Amino acid sequence: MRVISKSGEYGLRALLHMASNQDNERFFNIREMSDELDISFHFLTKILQVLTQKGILQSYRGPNGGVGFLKSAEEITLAELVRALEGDDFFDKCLLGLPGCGERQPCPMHAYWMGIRNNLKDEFETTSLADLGKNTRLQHLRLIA
Amino acid sequence: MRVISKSGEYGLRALLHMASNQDNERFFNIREMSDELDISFHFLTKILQVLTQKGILQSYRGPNGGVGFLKSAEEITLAELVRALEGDDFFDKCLLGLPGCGERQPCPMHAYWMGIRNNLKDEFETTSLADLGKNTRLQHLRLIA
DNA sequence: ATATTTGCAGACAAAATACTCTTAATTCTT
DNA sequence: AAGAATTAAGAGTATTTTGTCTGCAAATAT
Ligand code: SF4
Ligand code: SF4
Repeated sequence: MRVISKSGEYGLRALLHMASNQDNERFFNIREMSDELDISFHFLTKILQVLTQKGILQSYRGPNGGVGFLKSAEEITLAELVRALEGDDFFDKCLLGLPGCGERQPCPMHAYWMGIRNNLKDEFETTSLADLGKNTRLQHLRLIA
Repeated sequence: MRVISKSGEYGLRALLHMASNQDNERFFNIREMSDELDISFHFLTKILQVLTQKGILQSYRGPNGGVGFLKSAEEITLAELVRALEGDDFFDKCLLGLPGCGERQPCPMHAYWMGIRNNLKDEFETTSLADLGKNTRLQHLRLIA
């Protein structure tokens, strides 16, 4: 079950790492994060670039540069992150993956899927990045072999 | 959002089609289904082969051959179909896609994901193929351009 | 028996996704 | 001003998923 693509996963892990280690205003060095989280540096860089372009992060080049939040983790919803990482239509697409259909001519699964989808959407909309971090004391975002 | 892979989607659409058109014991011709549902014949064939191998369908070769159910649509759960189509570990994997972690060293999202996952699993376990068909009168499994 | 219809199996091709590398632009340090 | 550190951008490669093709095996019909 790949609700979230690999790159989306990496993005979320990085953001969660940042939210968990937020010792004030500092920028997070991407190289350090990629080492820490065992993600390819260049790949992570590209993913975070997108988040910067979408206005979720800000970036700074040069020595001690890095990426940082623009809003506080409390103000960032999981839904907006997922939309940024996976595409704006994330919650609009059929969960089955079928394009272009809806209420007008629903397939036998439609009512069923809509229920599941709306639940998921509601949960994502009402969950902040900060909320996610509260669920555990461990900041275990690395892979566990 | 690709909860279910393309091939899984094709498999489900075919099964739903079969469940909806079950005029007694007959076998469904794969070519007819692939035409009807706009799925590549060979690809669909391969997907249904797997379902046959996993004991969800039975097949018959030769003239008027095809594939058919072994159990009634009421007895087939969505969960077992998804497990057959997407892999037995479908409900065990991290929704995020991370391998090999669990309660022992949960990441900040763990509790959150487990809740969503268990809900989904429960729904899938208690929903039969027949239930899915009941959700609408239209048997609209084709793409809607 | 032989030919026809069907599913089975595996090799092959194309497309999407994931990952790597090289170069440029920006900021800091001295 | 020069050089080092760091992200940005985009080309290039690898892997996975999706889809196609070709021939074989089983069942039927004549
Ligand atoms: S009608 Fe069926 S295929 Fe279309 S959006 Fe609804 S669930 Fe998806
Ligand atoms: S700890 Fe995090 S990464 Fe691991 S299974 Fe739970 S949610 Fe997934």
